[in-house]
Amino acid sequence: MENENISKHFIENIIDKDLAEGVYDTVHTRFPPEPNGYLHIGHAKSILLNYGLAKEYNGKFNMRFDDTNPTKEKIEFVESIKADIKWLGADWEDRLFFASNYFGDMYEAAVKLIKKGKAYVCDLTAEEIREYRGTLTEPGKESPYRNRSVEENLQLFEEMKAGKYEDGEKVLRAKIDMASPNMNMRDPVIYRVAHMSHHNTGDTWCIYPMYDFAHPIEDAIEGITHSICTLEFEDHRPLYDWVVRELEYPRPPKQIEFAKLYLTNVVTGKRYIKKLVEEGIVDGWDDPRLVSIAALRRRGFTPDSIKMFVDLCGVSKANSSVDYAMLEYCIREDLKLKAPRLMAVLDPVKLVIDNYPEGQVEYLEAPCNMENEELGSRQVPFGRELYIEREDFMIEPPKKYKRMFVGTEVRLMNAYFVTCTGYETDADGNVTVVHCTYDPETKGGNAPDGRKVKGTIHWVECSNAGAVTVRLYENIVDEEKGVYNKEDGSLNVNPNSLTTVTGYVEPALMNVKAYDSFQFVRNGFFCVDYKDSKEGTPVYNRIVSLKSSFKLPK
RNA sequence: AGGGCUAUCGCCAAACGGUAAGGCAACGGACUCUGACUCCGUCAGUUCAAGGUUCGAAUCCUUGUAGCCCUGCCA
Repeated sequence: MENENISKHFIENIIDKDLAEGVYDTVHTRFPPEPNGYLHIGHAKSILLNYGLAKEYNGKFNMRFDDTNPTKEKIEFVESIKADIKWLGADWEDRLFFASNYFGDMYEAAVKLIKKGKAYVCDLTAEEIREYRGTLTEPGKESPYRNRSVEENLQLFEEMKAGKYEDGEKVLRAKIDMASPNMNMRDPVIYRVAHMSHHNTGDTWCIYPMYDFAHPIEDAIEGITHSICTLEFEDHRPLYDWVVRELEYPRPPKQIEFAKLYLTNVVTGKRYIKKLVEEGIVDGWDDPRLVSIAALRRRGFTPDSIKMFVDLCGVSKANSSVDYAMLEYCIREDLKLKAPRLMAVLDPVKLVIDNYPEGQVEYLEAPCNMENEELGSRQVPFGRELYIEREDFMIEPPKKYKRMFVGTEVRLMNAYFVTCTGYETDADGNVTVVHCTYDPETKGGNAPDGRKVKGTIHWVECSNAGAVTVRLYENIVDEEKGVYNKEDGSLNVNPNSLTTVTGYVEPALMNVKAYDSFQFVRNGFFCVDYKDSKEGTPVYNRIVSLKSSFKLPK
């Protein structure tokens, strides 16, 4: 899986330098989600980056839930996040942590700051704090409570912890600089009162630390060396550094920021996904058109393909949007040799071989993947009546058309050469049946006299064909209108983003399990849907279509 | 008295003062029991712009321009 072509990114350069200069003698990373939702492909980048770095440098990777705000978090999300990360293959071994398990340490840390005169209890209301903070262009002014004595602060903070105050009545603030051009340094709130039950600590606490105070402590406690996060935290780094410095941690962790991953033609905004789900436009948060980890898994993407994708995207500090075609390339590349290549007809028209004995069915051996013998072979039934793809026959073929039209010979894949002799149409002129004759000498797909055919088409024998539901997907974003309609707040989705058809498949495609992946010859890669498939009646999701350099004229 | 970050091909992205990697996409051609795959070939006379320093600049300096982030008791 490792691709030597991929050059080092700036984070690796920083780590190399740190190691060379002895700033750290090991590498320890972490993935710290808040359990307030499901993971998507953007998180996959962060997970695989952190895990990959730890592996690369023989270091360690921690899993940590950043659960410092009980108002937003749920235990269900903890389980789904763990499952998604495991599926991706990032192994935290025995290092699964919860920020909430450090609440005691954080409380002690706050007391330490108070004793150093670096933190104070503030009675200002939320609105007042906002007013005192100033604006982007004007400095803030100091809180009237800023110069309380250490003793008073200690007592007040103790009382906050003891539950003496209502939510919002008092907060603990870091004493830094109300005139800083960086808003985060204008005496940020580091502890708030919230009388609320926490999913992990229950009612033990009624005060909870803020992210900016808690996160550096979590990292320091776990011995994290490189704390990797996204760009919007860049302005928080001075505060991160302030916290670890004032708390006097030896070898404090270092925060490094990188740009989030954006993908074209998909919905990435949490707000919009939520709306799509709530309005029933998509089938839940794992709808195969979305890019949550669960949706990608359900659609049939493999962990390897996602790993390849994030590797190919690279890591930088430039905001960018990666072409969805890159993800498609990765799954094609990954499944190319792994998935059996079997025959399925999604838009059928009947082909009758007039010189083939009526009622006869023979079984032909066909390799499952020409390029990978390890996948073995299977027996495919063949008979007088077959289904072929509607686009594989034309009454009036355009130039360079290599498939069936009257008078020409083509190969039925893995079977015989057939010569098209005629066709039938309905009252509207639509082709209903195509007729041909076969050459028994060409069994297996080769002519003893060495003659060649221009084209090869796939087929399914009618009497043994299985009918399956096949879902075809296109980009969910409406290319012309975009996703969001600013006029009335509605959401646009590409009306063709989901098409459901009934496909005829060879018997081997009927007895399959959820998550089995196949290449349907010329139709793309498909995966059995874990949710909607039932015993003996699979539902297939198209993961990705094949590239095509031949377009049928309209 | 605003601050921080970013800018290299249609899309990602290397290059760390020594003469613009690579991948995706696209386009030619060869091959083919999938019009796929594979293979060969093409694809930045110059790095947001303008000046400057230097033997030499995408890299350093100056001045602009554009985009993103920051005024939660969210993370």
